[in-house]
Amino acid sequence: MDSVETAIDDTKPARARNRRGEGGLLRGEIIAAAVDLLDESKDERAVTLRSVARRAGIAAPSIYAHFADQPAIMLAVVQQEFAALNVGLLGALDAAGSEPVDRLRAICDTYLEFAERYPERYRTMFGGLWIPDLEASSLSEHDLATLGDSTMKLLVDALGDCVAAGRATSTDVPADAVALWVGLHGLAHQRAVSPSFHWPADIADRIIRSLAHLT
Amino acid sequence: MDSVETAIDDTKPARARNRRGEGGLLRGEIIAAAVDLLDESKDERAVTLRSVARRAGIAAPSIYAHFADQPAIMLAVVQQEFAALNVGLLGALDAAGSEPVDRLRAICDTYLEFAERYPERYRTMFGGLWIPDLEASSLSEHDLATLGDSTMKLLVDALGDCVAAGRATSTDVPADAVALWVGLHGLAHQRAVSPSFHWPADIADRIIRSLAHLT
DNA sequence: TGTACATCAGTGAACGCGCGTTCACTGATGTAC
DNA sequence: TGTACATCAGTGAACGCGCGTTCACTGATGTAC
Repeated sequence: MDSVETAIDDTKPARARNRRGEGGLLRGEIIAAAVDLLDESKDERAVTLRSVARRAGIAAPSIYAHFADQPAIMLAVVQQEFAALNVGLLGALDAAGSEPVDRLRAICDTYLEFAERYPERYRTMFGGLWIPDLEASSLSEHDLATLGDSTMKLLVDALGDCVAAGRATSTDVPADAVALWVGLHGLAHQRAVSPSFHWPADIADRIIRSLAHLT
Repeated sequence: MDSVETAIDDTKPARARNRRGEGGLLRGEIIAAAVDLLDESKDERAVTLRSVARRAGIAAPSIYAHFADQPAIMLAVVQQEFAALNVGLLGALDAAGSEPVDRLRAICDTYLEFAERYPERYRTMFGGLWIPDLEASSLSEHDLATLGDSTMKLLVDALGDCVAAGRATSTDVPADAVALWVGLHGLAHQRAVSPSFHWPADIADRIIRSLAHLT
C-alpha cells in the first residue's frame, strides 16, 4: 500500500463512450450506479447527482441527457426496485405450487427477504424521505401514488384464495390484506432500521398468521 | 405586499441575551427550533445547524456552546420526543381506568395519534435516516439503542394484564407484544409517509385485535 | 459605596467543501452526395 | 471510393449557494476588595 485510502473510492477509471444510437445505455448505468451507492452508503443522502456521476465514471453534466434533475434519478431507482420486487414475488408464486396458504406465505416471505437483503433500497422505497418538493421537480403525483399497487394486488388475490379454500377466516379480504401488508411493512422497515434489536425468532410467523387469519 | 416572499421566513427578529447563569436556557430553545423546522418542512434534511440557528434567532456558532455537533441536535430532538411520547402513553393509561383491554387500547390509540399528529417527528424518530456515522460524531450506540425501550415495556405489561384477565389468548406475551408493536409501527409509519392512501376505516382496530389476540 | 476585573453569553467574519446546474465546447461516427 | 458535414455522446470549467466549523472578538453582568 503506497497511499492512504480513507473514504470509499467511488470513481471508476475510464469508460468507453457509447456508439451512436446507443446513448440510452447510459441511463441504465446511471441507475445502477445510484443503486450501488445506496447499498454501500447506508444513507440515501449520499446519492447525489455528482456522486452518481463519479461512480458511473462520467462527468456530472452528462446525467442531464437522461434525467431532468436529481430527484428524477431517485424516482427511476425506486421504480426499478418496485419492479424488481414484483418480479421476485411473481417468481416466488410460480415456485410455490397451488396450495393457497403456501402461495400466501411465499409472497410474505419473499417480501421480507427483499427488505432484509436490501435494507437501504427498502428504506428508500418506503421511507418517504427522498420524495421531493413536487412543485420544484419534474415528478408528478401519479408517479408516486401507484408504486406499490401491484404488490398490494398480489396480496389481496393470495389472501382471497386462502379464504375461498377455507384456509383463512377473513370476512373483508381487501381490508385484511392491507392489515397484513402493514404488518409485513412494519417488520421489514424496522428490521432495516434496527437490525440489532432482539427480534423473537418466529416474529414473522406470528405476524403473518395473526393478520391473515389463517386457520 | 411590497416584497416577494417565496420561502419560509425562518428568522426571528431579535432575541434577548440570557442573564448570567441562565445560558442553559438556550439549549431548550435550540431543540424547540429544530422541532419547529421538522414539523414545518416535512423533510428532516431541512433541519441543519444553520437553519436551526436562524429559527432560534441566534448566530450559528452559538449552538456549539450547547451541542457538540449537528447530529447531537437531532439526537436531543429524538430523545425529547421519545420522552414526550412516553409521557403521553402514561397519561392515557392513567385516564383509561383499570380494565386491561381498555388500557391496552389506550396505549395503542395514543401511539397512533402521536404519529398522526406529528408525522415528521415520528418519521424522524423511527425512520433511521438521521442516524449519523457513529465514528464521526459525538453519539454513542447506547444513546440510540435504548430509545424505544419504555414504550415496549408498557406494551408488554398491558398485554400481560389482558392475558392474566382472560381477555387475550397470547401464550408468549413478550413476543406478541413485539408483533403488536410492529403492526402499530407499520401503520403509523406508512400513514405518515402516504397519508393519501385509501386506508380502510377500521384498519387500526383490525391490526390491534389480531395481533393482541383479544378474545 | 465605588471600582477593577473575571466571567459569561453570544457574535461576525471567514474558511473550505460539495452540491446542482449552466454554458460553450469537442471529438468520434455515421451519412449524403 | 472519397469527402464534407450533420449529429450524437459526452466533457471541462465555472457559477452561486448553503453547509459545518473555526477563530478572535465584544459587551453586559456579577463579584472581590
